[in-house]
Amino acid sequence: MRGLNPEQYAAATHTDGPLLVLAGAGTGKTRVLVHRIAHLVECRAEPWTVLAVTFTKKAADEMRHRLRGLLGSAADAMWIGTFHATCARLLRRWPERVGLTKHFAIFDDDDQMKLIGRLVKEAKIEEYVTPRTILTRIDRAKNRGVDPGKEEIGVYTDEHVALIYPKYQAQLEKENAVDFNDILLKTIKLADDEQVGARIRTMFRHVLVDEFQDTNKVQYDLVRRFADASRNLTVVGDDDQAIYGWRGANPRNLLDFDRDYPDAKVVKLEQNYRSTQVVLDAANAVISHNQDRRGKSLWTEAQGGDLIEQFVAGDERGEAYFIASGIRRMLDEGPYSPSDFAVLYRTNAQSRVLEEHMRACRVPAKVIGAVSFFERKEVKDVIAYLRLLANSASDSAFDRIVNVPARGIGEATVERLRAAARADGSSTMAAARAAVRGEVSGLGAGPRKKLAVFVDVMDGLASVVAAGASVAEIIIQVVERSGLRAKLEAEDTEESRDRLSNLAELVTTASDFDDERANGSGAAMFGAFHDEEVEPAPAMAIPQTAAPDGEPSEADVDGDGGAAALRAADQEPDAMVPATIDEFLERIALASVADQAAGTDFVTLMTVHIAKGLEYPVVYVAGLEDGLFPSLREREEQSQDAQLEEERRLAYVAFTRAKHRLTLTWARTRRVWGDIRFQMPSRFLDDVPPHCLAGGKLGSAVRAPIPSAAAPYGYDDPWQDVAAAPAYPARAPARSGGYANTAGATAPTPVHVRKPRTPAFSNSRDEFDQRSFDDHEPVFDVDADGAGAHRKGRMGAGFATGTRVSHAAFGVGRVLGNMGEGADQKTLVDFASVGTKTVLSRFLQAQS
DNA sequence: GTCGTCCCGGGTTCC
DNA sequence: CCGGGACGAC
Repeated sequence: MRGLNPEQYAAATHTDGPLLVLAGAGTGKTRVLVHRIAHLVECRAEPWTVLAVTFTKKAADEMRHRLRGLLGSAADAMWIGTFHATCARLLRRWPERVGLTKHFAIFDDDDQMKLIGRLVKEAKIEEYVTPRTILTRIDRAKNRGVDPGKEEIGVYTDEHVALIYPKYQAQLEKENAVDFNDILLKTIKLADDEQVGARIRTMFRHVLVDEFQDTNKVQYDLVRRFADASRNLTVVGDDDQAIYGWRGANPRNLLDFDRDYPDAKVVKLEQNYRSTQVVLDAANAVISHNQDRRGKSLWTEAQGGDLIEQFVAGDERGEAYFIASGIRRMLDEGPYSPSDFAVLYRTNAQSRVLEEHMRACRVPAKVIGAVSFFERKEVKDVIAYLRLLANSASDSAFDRIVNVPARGIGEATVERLRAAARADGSSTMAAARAAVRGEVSGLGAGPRKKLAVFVDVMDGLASVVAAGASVAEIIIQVVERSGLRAKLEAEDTEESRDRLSNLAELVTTASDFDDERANGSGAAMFGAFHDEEVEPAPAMAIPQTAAPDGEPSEADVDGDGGAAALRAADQEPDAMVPATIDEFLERIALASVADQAAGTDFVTLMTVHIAKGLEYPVVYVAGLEDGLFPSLREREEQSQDAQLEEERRLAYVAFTRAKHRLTLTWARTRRVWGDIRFQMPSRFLDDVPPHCLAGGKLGSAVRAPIPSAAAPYGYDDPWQDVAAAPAYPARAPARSGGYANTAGATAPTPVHVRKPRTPAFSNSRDEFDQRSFDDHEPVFDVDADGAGAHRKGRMGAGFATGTRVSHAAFGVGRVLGNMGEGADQKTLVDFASVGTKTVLSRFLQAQS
C-alpha cells in the first residue's frame, strides 16, 4: 500500500459494501484497483471469490500482470476477465440452461451481416433496407435488453426488423450460436435461472468493474447480479471518458450509481500523475464545455511543461509528413525511442497515409486496429473450416467454405442442400453428406462428385482432429487438405504470398495457444501470462482438472468456488471434439484490436478509442477538423448535443494520453473516398487556452456550421477559403501548411512517398515458428495418403544444407540451416512460395 | 459454374 | 479510393 495518496488509499482499503471511484485521467485508477484487490486478498477474501471485470483483454492482462507483482501466483487464482470472456465461460459451464450446447459458436459482425443479408434477400425486402440497418437496430435493442422484434421506434415497431429478427435468432439457435450481445443476455438469463442462478449470484464476494462509464444497461444488470449477494461492488470510472455511447454505454450507470446504492462510498481521484499542467489545462478547457458531467478537475504537481504545438497542413499528406518527420527528428536528436510516441486519430481511414509517411521517413510504426488480423479473408476461411469441424451444424461456416477454394460447388447446389436441410430440420453439412449418398433429389452426378470431394476433405480433417492433433497441426492440415495452399501458391502474386504468410501467422497464434494450454489450466484463456500451473492454497479445494472419470465433482465447485468453477467449465472431455478447438475459436472471436500488442519498438498509430487507458510521453493528435473530429454525422439514437459532448470527451481522452508533449494537427484539405474536402479547424482547437499553445492562437476564426444538404461541406463556398490557403496544385507532400505557427517545422527536404524496397524495420517475428507442440507423436500419418504424412523417428538429425524439403503448408524449399535439437529442432528453409522461414524440423520431409 | 469487368457504396468509433 | 456484388462471356 506504499505510495498511495489519501484518496487512493481510502479507495483501496475500503472495507465492505458498494464503492464508487470517480477517477480522472491519469489519476492512478488501475493502480488503485490493483491495490484494492491485493488488499482484499490479504485481509478480507479468498482470492477465488474475487471477480474483476474489464472491457478489453488487454486491460485484464495488465491488471493481472500488476497483481502478480503484488501477490505472486495468488493472482492466478482470482478471476480477471472481460465481460464477454467471463460470460462465455459461464455459458460453457451451464450451456443447456439457456438452450445451447457446450460447443456453441460466437457470431462476429461478419457472420451476422452475412446471415441477415441472406434473410433480407429471402424476404425480398432488399430494396427497402440494408442488412447493416437491420443489424444496427438488433444490436441497439439488445444492448438495452429489449426484444429487437418488438422495439418501438416512435410509435410503431420497425416492420423489417420485426420480420427479420425472429428468423435471425432462430438460425443462431439452430446453429448453436450466439452473437456478442447474446453472450451477455444469456448470462443474465443464467443468473436468473432457478437451478444455477443462485450459484452464479453467490460465486463472488467481491466484484470490481473497471471503466464503468462504458457499461451498457445489460452489462450493469449483469454486474448487479454478480454482486447480488455480497453487495461488495466496486466500480471505477470517469464520466469524462465515456466514449462508447454509440454502442449503448450509459454513463448514467456511473453518475447515478449512488442512487442505486445509496450506501455507496464515493471517492474522487483528482490528482493526475501523468501529464504536465499545460496538457491538463488544454484537456480541462475542452471538457469544461460539457454540461452533463459530474464535475471534477484534475490537477498535477508537474507545473508548466512544453507548450502544445499546433500545425495546419495543406492536406492529409502534408500533415502526415509533418508528423513523421517530426518524430524522425526527435528520434535522431533526442533521448526518445519509438515506443515513446503515439499518433492518434478519429477514424481508421486516416491511418493509411500516416503509415505510409512513417515508412518513408524510416520511422518504425505500427497501426493498431484497422483490418484486424482475424478479419482477413483467408484467416476467416480457415477459421470457418475449424468451426465446421467443431460444429457440423454451423451453416454459416459451411456457406463460407463449401466452395473455398473453388471446387465447382455453386449457389444452385448449395440452395438445393439448404432446401433439403430445411425439409428434415438438419444442417447443410448433413444435407451435403446425404447428397453424396444420393439422397437429395435434383442433384446430378456432377455436383454430387464435387460435394463428395468436399465431404472427403472434411472427413479427413475430422480424423486429424480425432487423432488428437493440436490446433496448430489442425490448421496446417486445413490449409493443406482444403487446397488453399495449393491455390495460393499457384497464384504466386504478392497478394497470395501475403495471404500465405497470414496463414502462417495464424499457425503461430495457434501454436502459442497450444503451448499455453499445454502448461496451463483453463485459466489460460484469461490470464495473460499464464506460465505456470495455478497454485491452490493448501487448504482450498480448487478443482484444477477434471476428476479421472472426466466429471468435475459438483461438490468441489459448489459454493464459494467462483473462479475455480469457471475454470472447470472447459475441463470436461468430449467424445468427438476436443474443447481446445472451441476454446481457440472463442479466443479469436473475443480478441479485440486493443489486444494487439503495442510493440516496444514502434510508434503506435491508433484511433482515440483504442488509446483510452494508455499513455505516451509524446502524443500527436491528427485530423482536428470540424466534421472529422468532432465527427458531425447524424445518428438516429443520439441528439446532436449529446453527440458533440461525446466527441468532446473523445478529445479529452486524446489530449490526456500525453505525458509531456502534445501536438495537434489538422489539414485544410483532405481526400475522403477519392474526393477532396475542404476542412475547417476543429472547434476543440478553439477551446485550447492560448497560454498553452506555442505561437498563440491558430487562425481559426471561421466556424463551420453543421453540414447540411445545402452546404454539404458545412459552409457555403469552399473555394472562398481556399483562396486564402497556399496554392495547391501539385499534391506533393506539403512543406508546411501555410499558417506560420509551425514551430519546429523546418523546411523538410522533399521526400517522395513511395514504398521502400526494404522496410526500415522488419516485422521480424518468425512467422512460422511453431515452437513446442505437445510432446506426443505427430499425428499426420492418420491416413495413408495424408499429404502431411510424417515420418516418425527422424528427429534430431536435421537436414543437410541444400536438401530439398517439403512442408505441408509451404510446399517445397531448400534447407539453409538447422538449429536446436530434439522435438524443438528447427530448420531454416528457403521456400519457393513464401521465402525464408524457420520451421520445426519435424514438419519437414526430405524430397528425393 | 467460373472468371473477368463494371458499378456502387462505404455506419467512425468495438466486444 | 477500395472491395464486394451484379452481370455478362466462356
